[in-house]
Amino acid sequence: MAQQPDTVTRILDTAEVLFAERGFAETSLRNITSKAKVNLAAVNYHFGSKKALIQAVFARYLDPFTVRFHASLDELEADYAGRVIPLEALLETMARSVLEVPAERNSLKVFMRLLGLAYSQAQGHLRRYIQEEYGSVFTRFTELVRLATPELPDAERFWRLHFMLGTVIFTLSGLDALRDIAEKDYGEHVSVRDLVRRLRPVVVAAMNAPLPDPSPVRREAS
Amino acid sequence: MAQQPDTVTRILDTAEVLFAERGFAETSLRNITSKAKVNLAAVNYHFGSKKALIQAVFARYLDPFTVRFHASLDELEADYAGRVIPLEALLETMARSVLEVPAERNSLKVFMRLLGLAYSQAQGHLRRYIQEEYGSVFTRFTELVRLATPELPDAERFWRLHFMLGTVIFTLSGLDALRDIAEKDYGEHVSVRDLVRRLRPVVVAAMNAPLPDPSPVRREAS
DNA sequence: TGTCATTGGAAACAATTGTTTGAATATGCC
DNA sequence: GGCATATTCAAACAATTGTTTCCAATGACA
Repeated sequence: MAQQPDTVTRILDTAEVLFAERGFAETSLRNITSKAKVNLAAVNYHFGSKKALIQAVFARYLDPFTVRFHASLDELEADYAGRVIPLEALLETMARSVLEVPAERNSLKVFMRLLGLAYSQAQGHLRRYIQEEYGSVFTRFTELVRLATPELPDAERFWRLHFMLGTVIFTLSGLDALRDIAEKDYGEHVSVRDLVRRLRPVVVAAMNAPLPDPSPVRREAS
Repeated sequence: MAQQPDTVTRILDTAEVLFAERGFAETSLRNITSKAKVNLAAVNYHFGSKKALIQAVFARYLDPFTVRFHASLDELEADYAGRVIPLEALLETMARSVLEVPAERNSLKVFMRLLGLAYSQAQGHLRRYIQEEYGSVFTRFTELVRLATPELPDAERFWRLHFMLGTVIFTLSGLDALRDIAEKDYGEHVSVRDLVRRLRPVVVAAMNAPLPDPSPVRREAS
């Protein structure tokens, strides 16, 4: 019989699933500890508080992600040896990095749900934590995107990147619900890789869309 | 001195703001009633339960929205008199309907935040309620989109519509945070209308993106 | 004016929350 | 073995939650 993982791991494994399913506020420590078969006090003993547990759940995904993503960007920059990295390659690399990390634990869905929650749930401490802890890798990425899309005004690129962030997080974090509808309506089962395949041309087209009409000039300015 | 709106209205006005700011579970009835200056029991008296209050908050936005959106689609169909309505016109109409409704209460932000929460928060009852109560108008809209984009496979259109739903909800519901960043980085203040202007070409380009590569064939199928 | 249904309000309810305590147990090290 | 440290455990804690109860105030209608 396989040995049970230690208490800390059991808590994290259970917590991430419950958090992803129902959100942070809706998941009680008793929920977690009873399902993980550990004592209630174990959470506060090992993590200190519920907040700290939430951050630890994120760290277990984001730490390996940032390491890999940085490494992949290093490779990419080496490959292109100073030349501009095309947008498609950047997006491809990001997608690969996102897909790789949770593959070890077979829980991309959880990963994406957590990202979605980090944005939508109140939990101000979480956004701050993520920004401070993992902001640098995103800064690096957006700078590379800037070089790849020199014709885009800075503000326009900023917004389009966030548009696409919304697309991806929204879709993948609500995947279960959407998959149910899609399966009912079109019969076909949709895998995550399938979805990423469908996302690629959409994201590229969105980033390369023509510029919007200039904002209308105020009346008083003639 | 202007007469205070009645209890029911005060509760709804306060609840929608607090819900939008912090989510449903994180907003207690005491939070709402104290800020609205009504008695705690008033919520259960007038609405029956917290769940019912949440649904009532949504109904106050979605009821007028569906009415207007149906009406706008009626006009549009009349204008085109049986001919196919182009995608741009459909998107334009939808955007206009969304913008019109909360303009009365000057709270598009709240409307969008609520929509975002409806998707991301657990609250299974909410999704079910919205689907049952307001599903028909979306069915009508997607059917018109189908006619406007005959070259798209059904599944592909389904997914792209949800991609764009994600873009819009994610962007507009996280608007405050994003606006802060954008203003800090680019100095310019961004209005909602500005954002809609920027969204238009992106959404159109995304819907018209080339089809993805066909999904790779499984090994055993030669 | 008196009656009755509606609304407002203070208090209490039972349940659940995150956290802490202090003793019991296990573990590692000399 | 024996000590010290680390972990587990049951119990209790104080705070907060949604909901209910019971009574007072209100206002419409006869």
